[in-house]
Amino acid sequence: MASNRQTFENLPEEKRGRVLNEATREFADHGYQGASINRIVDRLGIAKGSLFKYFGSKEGLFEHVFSRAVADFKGPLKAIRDSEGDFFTRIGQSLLAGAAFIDGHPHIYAIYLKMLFNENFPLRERFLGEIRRAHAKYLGALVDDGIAAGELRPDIDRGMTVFLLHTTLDRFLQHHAVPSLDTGIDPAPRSTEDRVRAVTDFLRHGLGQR
Amino acid sequence: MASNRQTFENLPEEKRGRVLNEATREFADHGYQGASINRIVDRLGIAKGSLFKYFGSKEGLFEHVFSRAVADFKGPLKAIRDSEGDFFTRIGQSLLAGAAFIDGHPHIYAIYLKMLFNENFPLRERFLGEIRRAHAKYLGALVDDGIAAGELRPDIDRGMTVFLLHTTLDRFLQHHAVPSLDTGIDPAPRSTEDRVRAVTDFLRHGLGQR
DNA sequence: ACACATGGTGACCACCTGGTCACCTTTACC
DNA sequence: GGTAAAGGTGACCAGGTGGTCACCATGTGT
Repeated sequence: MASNRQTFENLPEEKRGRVLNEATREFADHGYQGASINRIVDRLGIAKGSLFKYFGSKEGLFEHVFSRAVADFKGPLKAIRDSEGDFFTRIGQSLLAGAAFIDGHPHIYAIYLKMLFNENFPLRERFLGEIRRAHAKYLGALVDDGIAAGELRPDIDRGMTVFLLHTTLDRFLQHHAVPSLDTGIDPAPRSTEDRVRAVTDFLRHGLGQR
Repeated sequence: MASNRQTFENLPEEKRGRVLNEATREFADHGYQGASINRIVDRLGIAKGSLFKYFGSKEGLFEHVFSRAVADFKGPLKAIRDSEGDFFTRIGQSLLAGAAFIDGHPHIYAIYLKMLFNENFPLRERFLGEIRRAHAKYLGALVDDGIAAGELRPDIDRGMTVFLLHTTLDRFLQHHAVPSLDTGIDPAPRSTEDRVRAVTDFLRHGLGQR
């Protein structure tokens, strides 16, 4: 059946939201393959035919859910890029903004992580490429500003610095979202703010002027 | 049906190896839910009943495959811990050993990454906990040696340092295994050795004595 | 020659999957 | 009231799933 997405757009906003939330949760909990259309419609209390009228297929549903999520991803970054503060302050703000996004959209971030390491998600390349480019552009701009302002060592390699920053921020967020990544050694679990401070201090030693 | 794992152990080694390889590949390619017993036995050219005689269930098969893999994980680490060289040299060796392990066992590492971010793998807590503890113990010992030898700043926090090291090494290996984590900016892709050098230099600035 | 154990087989089962579509209900307009 | 369009429905489908089990093949000991 051809999808008729207009039908979905015509729905009352409350119902649209419920449908998307329930679908997002299902994909987050079970991945793409494991997600069950039957469970979604059961929880929603609507007929299966309706979902297929809206989105045409399972893949169409996923595409709708995740492309909305990608748009949400990009929002908070822009605000920080335009904000004041030195390089390391803005990195700290980025960490906090990322953590806040995860806390506010845990299901979406869970889907993102599953997609990162699962080759058989549909549209994987398109979505990951989009996110990756946005992230790299964002960090590259921060690094350029930091160098221009003399806050970073002048001898650092821009590409490698972006890679290391990306590494550190991404893993910080993975840790925030999936605590089982804990080392299991640290006896005093820290607050998010404490961890942000430790990470930025570490980067300051590694990258900053002295 | 009760599993009869002895039957599997009695098999000629060549057949045992083929079965485990094919099963590992299937789990790596499709995750736990997506893996298909039918595909495995088709590729092996054996009857489905045989597999169930060996392992009793899909979960039993997975348990056998991955517990063998966990044992392999731990091997290379021990060799480095007992090796000579200063702290940062040993960290560099760890990175290379990890990269070599991934190159030699790409399917196993793929399963590990999927399990990290997928809650509905069976036995997830048990396996991840085991790996995590081994890793933390290993890094903790390296840090202790580094402090004792005066190679690390004396004011660093052991727990946080282990976390940061774990962060950096783990992400380095994720990048090695899944190149789509690339920032997409760096125009000159580096060799593994070059990246190891860049990472250890970075850590030296952040953690080392000056 | 017979018995017994061991490994191997594949048709079969109940269940679930994504997807279809002929039909019903509701709303809106004349 | 009549009509047409849009939204909503759920029994049904073909195909795949993990799992079962009665039966077969082979070898070994007596």
